[in-house]
Amino acid sequence: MNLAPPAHSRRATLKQVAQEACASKTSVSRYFGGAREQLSLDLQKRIARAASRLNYRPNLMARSLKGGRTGLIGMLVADIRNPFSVAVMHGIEQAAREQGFSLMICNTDNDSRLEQAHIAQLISYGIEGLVVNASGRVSQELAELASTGLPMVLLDRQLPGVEADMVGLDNDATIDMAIAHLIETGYRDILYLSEPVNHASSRQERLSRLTYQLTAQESTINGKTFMLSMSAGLTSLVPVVEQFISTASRPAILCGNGNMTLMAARCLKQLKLNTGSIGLLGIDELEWCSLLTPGITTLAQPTEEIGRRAFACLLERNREAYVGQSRHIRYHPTLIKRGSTSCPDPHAI
Amino acid sequence: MNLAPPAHSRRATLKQVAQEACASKTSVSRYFGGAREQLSLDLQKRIARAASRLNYRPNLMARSLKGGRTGLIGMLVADIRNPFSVAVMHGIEQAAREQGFSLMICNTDNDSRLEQAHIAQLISYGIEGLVVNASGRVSQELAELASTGLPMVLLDRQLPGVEADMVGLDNDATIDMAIAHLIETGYRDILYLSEPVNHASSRQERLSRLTYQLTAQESTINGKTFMLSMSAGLTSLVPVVEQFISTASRPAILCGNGNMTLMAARCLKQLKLNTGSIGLLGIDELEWCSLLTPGITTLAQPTEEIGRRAFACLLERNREAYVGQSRHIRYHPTLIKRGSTSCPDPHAI
DNA sequence: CTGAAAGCGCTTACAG
DNA sequence: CTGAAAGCGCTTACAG
Repeated sequence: MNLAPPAHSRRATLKQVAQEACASKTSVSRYFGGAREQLSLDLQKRIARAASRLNYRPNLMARSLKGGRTGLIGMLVADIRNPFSVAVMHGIEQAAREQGFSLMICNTDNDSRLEQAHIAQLISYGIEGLVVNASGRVSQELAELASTGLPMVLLDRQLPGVEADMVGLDNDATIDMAIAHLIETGYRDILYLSEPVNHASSRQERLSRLTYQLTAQESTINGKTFMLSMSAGLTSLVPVVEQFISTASRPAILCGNGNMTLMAARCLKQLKLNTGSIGLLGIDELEWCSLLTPGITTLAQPTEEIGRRAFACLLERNREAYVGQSRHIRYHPTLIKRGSTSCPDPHAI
Repeated sequence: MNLAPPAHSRRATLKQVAQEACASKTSVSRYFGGAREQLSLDLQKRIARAASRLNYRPNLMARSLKGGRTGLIGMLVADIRNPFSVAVMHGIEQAAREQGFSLMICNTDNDSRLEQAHIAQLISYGIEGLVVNASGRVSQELAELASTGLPMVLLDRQLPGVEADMVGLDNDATIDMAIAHLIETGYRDILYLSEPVNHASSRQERLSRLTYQLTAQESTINGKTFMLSMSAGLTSLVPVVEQFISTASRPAILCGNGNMTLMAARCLKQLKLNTGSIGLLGIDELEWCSLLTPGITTLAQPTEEIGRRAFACLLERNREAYVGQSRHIRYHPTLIKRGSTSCPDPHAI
């Protein structure tokens, strides 16, 4: 297993550059470490030449060992194939790059054992901050990690008792916007689809607010909720929707996230129901929402912005040894109106 | 800028564990370095206790500095928001994890300057291999890198004169399958949509094969090709399709990749054309292809498998100091038949 | 402006 | 079975 270092690792070292340039290691270190100005022009020139002759690149691993800073940010993603996560990741990556940080992305595939393993790994590499888009239940490990002072920010869900910032959607406002839009466009019976709440605070918040609104506006609207796990699939959803439609007069389906929108769209297609007559409104914008006939109305999250903000939080904690309260930063979604909420079933009016 | 190491970096060190366990650094190193068996049971127990008391995790940065191996694999992704790339990435990540490697993912956003920067960064971290899903033109930098012996594998495109493996689709077979399916289902006029070929060998290969087939089968089919850049957008595509439809008797659009399928679907929708009467066949399977009415027929790539194979190539080169010819590994796609290729325009028959 | 020396957290001959 | 010592490629007081 232990092989000789492969050919490609024969990278030039600082020491070699120093020799080649007839300079000290200290000077070469200064040249590449951002203290170039305090070197004489002649020295600078010699080092520059030697370095380019040897094609020298500082070894960041070694640098971080002594300097303490690794320039590495870790990110735990519950499902790397989820477009929402990827969009947020893109925002984080851009912000990180602008500040000279690199992202180590770890996909946990919603498996908490994998999550554990990845956390251990990230710590071992000396990450300076961690963005967590956790799978359902957040591990104990994560709570302990936060308590060591590692800058940490949670995406889309809180973690009670953990010293970490949270960046996500304003779930109350989102549900309110959804309900208001459905009422305004004439729908009166609402079926709310959510993935099982488990320990996901965002799902919990959306569900609570929905329940609250159904009660508060019970003179205007009727509502039901259904928890659908992705593994249960379409077959468990179909009868629920059939039942719902049969008793509702002006029905609309409200989807708690992109996965639910996908399931709902599949369901309506399978049942050959006319989207629009049956309203459909999804939280999260997806590439294909505009492609279906009619388009699907969505509440789009500002994904890039959420990502950038998450990184900014990390940076503040990193720089200022931030010790204040955990912050909760919540964004409002944007309503994108399309055909799926344009006309309640005429038969029913 | 240079701060004291933050609290979270006060991780226990090997030295501390050694002291706590009344053992030598060597023994502790052996314990965590996989030579645990050669330690007496008593020593093992003492070290285990001390380590868990101090919550010790080896510093992988330091380990790699001395040992030469970092356990890091780099991946350059042209567009992290492309579902195809993400699916392949997922395959790579799984394979890498199984072998104890971690993935550093860098998104280049199709920007070759960013690509340069990321390459420099990855090298600095001492990656042991690199998977490249390059933006259009592959930089000189990459060619030099491969020549240093760094294990490298190219995704979906070749790079002439570069010592690297390539894993991707069998483009000839793919085009042949597409054409055969279109003919079989009754279409006779084909519009081939591709992103600009630039330096992307896969696009080049698909286009060449298509041209070849159009000639070889000219007694049966007619064909046209159109290069559409994503930045040009729908407005430049619409007139092309209108023109194509107006002169064709049994028309079908063949899309060179997922982006083109998206554009074509948008175009047909905008023109209110009946998909199916106008055939539509896309290379690359997308989540929403089954959702449209009628579904869109696709040629699906075995994305996970491509990813896993790419990592396997890296590993072989890493282990065996592989010096043979660059290998080109090509997979066949799977045809997923749907409504979009089910009935040529009846008016025309 | 410049450099010799100590040290970051680890591994690995080498010696016992 | 166990450990003292040298060294991986860097940075950083400290001294000149």
